[in-house]
Amino acid sequence: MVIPPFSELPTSEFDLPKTLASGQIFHAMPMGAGWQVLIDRTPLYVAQEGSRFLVEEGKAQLAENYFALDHPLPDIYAAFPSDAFSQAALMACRGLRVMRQPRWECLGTFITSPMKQVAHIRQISLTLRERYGAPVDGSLINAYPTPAAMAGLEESKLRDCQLGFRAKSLLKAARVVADGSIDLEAIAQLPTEEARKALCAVPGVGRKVANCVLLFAYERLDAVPVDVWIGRILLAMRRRKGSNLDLEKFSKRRFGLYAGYVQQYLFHHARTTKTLPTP
DNA sequence: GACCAGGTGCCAG
DNA sequence: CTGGCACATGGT
Repeated sequence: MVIPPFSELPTSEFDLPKTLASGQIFHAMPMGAGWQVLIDRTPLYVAQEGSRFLVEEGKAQLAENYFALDHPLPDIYAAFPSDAFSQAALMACRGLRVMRQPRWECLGTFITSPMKQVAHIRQISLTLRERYGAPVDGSLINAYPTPAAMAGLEESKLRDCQLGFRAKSLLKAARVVADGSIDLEAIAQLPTEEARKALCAVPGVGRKVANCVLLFAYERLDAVPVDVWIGRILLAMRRRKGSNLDLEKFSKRRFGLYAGYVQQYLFHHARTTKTLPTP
């Protein structure tokens, strides 16, 4: 294992380990004192020592974009709700950033996410890369398999990657993307409501997964995926019953333009501490 | 050996 | 619109 030369990239309000552990991307590999990540077919070595963000030489711009170092965290923090739990999440997760992911990788991995723990989504993702992704020079891991690479597989091959009942969805999704009936780039031009509708037309994608993809791959920072964790949190904050859609609307009213950011902090804090808001 | 995990699709009322 | 159920797998 060869750690490439790196240099410091000035940052403020950035916590690399928390960002990588927060259930956005699932492939980062520990390497030396840092991690290697793969952005499409470009490997990137990153590390953090104290407040020093170390980035592989010549890839500063790539890292800035991938980790969204341009997001205005001070503005986002100013918009955080003032209740105790939200403030505790903010303190605990300060520096966590909502990254900009490649679209198909994000869509594919979240199609494999229903009823799975974060650690297992990672295992599935790594197995798919190992078996069906293209090798990349200088990278510990392969690229995420292209839609075309998956589209030609038998469903049983995907089931063999521990996908369970999600294999059928992922295969169908790969096929509609590969044959062009869904255009992931064109979706980026749509307003959020229409983009969500287009994503929900992909097999295996419901409102929750669509919102994850909108937030993590389409920069819709107000998109709020309501999973079991966020559902419990929002129920406790709202203090009355409601559907996931009700809770999503509630969070957008309460959290505003950066509701997806707030949601990500609440999610990571609740999941890592196993605590919920107290009434 | 229950119980739960970043849900979705389908069907009945 | 809402509620109920099947769907696979691994960790606690």
